[in-house]
Amino acid sequence: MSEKGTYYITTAIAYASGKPHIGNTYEIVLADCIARFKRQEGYEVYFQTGTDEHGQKIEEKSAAAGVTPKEFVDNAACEIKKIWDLMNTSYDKFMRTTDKDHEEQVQKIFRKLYEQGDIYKGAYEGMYCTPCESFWTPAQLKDGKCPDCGRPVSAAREEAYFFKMSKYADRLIEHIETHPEFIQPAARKNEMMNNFLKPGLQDLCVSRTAFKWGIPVTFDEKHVVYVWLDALTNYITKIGYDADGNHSELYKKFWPADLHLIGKDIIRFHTIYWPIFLMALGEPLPKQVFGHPWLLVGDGKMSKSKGNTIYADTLADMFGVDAVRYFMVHEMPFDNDGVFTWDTMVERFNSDLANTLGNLVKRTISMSNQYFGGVITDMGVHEEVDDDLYATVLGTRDRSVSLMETLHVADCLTAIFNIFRRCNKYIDETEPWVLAKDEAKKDRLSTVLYNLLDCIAIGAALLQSFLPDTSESILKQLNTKEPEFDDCDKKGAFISGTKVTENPETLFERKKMADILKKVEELYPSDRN
RNA sequence: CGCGGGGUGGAGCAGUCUGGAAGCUCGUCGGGCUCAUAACCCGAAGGUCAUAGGUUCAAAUCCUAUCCCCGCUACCA
Repeated sequence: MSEKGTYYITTAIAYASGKPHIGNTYEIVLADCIARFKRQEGYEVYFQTGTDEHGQKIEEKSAAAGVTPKEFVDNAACEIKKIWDLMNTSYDKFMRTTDKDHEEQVQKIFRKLYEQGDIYKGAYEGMYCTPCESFWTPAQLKDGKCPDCGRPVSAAREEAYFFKMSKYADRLIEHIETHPEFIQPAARKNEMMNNFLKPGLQDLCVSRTAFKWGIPVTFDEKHVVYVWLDALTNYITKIGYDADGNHSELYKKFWPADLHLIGKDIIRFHTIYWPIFLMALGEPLPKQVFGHPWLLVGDGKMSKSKGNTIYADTLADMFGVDAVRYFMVHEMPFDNDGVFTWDTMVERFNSDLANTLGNLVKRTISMSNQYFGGVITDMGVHEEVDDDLYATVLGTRDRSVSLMETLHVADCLTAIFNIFRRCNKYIDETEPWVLAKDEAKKDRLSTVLYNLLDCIAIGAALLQSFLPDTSESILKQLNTKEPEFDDCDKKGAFISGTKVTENPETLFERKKMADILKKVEELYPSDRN
């Protein structure tokens, strides 16, 4: 175990019904930034993601596609994994709810909870739409009719197993109140308390008979385990939880999870049902659940029918993987939805990546070559302006740690970019091209360039979690190994006397808005963003 | 009276808890510089801090009322 300890982070598992759009992809990228950051800080990280592959919708979709459900989800899982890999996400485990070991544990968990009396057999009652084969709650109905097809519904009941939620509600209320960090953002805590916990929890339906594509209940074969008991348990089954108590070393090491990163739409399931399941199993609760906001497109949620679905691979083709990662993280405030438009994508790309960062690296390396043949030494000719530069740069590491601690990932990225902004300003303040004309100022010039390379090296190191390829490329051009995280608040990341590359590359080539819009018009003919 | 969040220069946001000269990024305009990717740096214009009252020496910040937006309100990954 590392001296910092362990850090177990998960994303929600993606529903294996099709190709994930940028909104879905945002979550894995955000999780990846956090996971990489924690590793860099020195934690031993375990990062799990995966796919949720059961349920009626998949049964229907696969039938419509003329394939078996298994063939269908194999294909979908593959597609999802491909996007996760394209985005350069560093997960340790990609789990699937159709994995044998998971299915077996879910069955054991179901039986255990049944035997100890937390699950009982009852009837699911609701308004049923026969053509849609769907149950609706009274609140979901539109004018008393099916919200999907608008046809009339009728009261119906179906045999089902239920989980006795109320039994653990008081303990959960107590936990939430004594652990203010448990639900993030904090405003969500009130929603859970006021809407669900305080009025009294209803029991949760945990089995279905209306469809077959699920994990069978071992002692009552016409039932399959219904979504949440199947999906949520992935966080423990896949690291080796065993309902009989023979847990794996991995489980003992990493459970309870430090962070479940999920979308704000499924907070309830993660902050109420999941903790209660765990209480029933006698296992500790995850330390934190963060319901992140959504990345929207234009001024509405993405949907196939609107024709505004945007996929990460499309963007990566046009802008590169790191630029897409940058945009996703940067445009998402802590608890407000972010919006994707082609305009802002290009703006961020040009302004932040090409101008502020890419141009800084290139101009600094170019001057190093022009004035010193690429070999830059710290001659120690110090001036006051250097102090202000370093004050900004060296303070960034601690600031980034505290921002990441509270999951303010976008703010952290902004703080790191302030390093590069400050460096650009430093160049104007010191005017290296003026120093270069005066032989007597040569040592000062060398010191100035050293300071710049040093600060860029630190900035690149801190950027590693967010833009891994860019970070690596910068350090390679500086011919410098990545400084230790612990050293990112000190001078000396760039070793004095190192020779930088002779041919600095353009990290991000500026994009012309007109070119991008032309491509967009080809990809989305009728769409305007 | 269901609960909660929010309304700050053209855009997106910070600042509100712990009152004390209205800030950041982008855009616009002007200037500077020339190492660099029409880049970089500086400056300017632009805000009745939703509205109306109140507390205070002092309010974006505290109190009251009103208007508007947005979440959540039970089985949807």
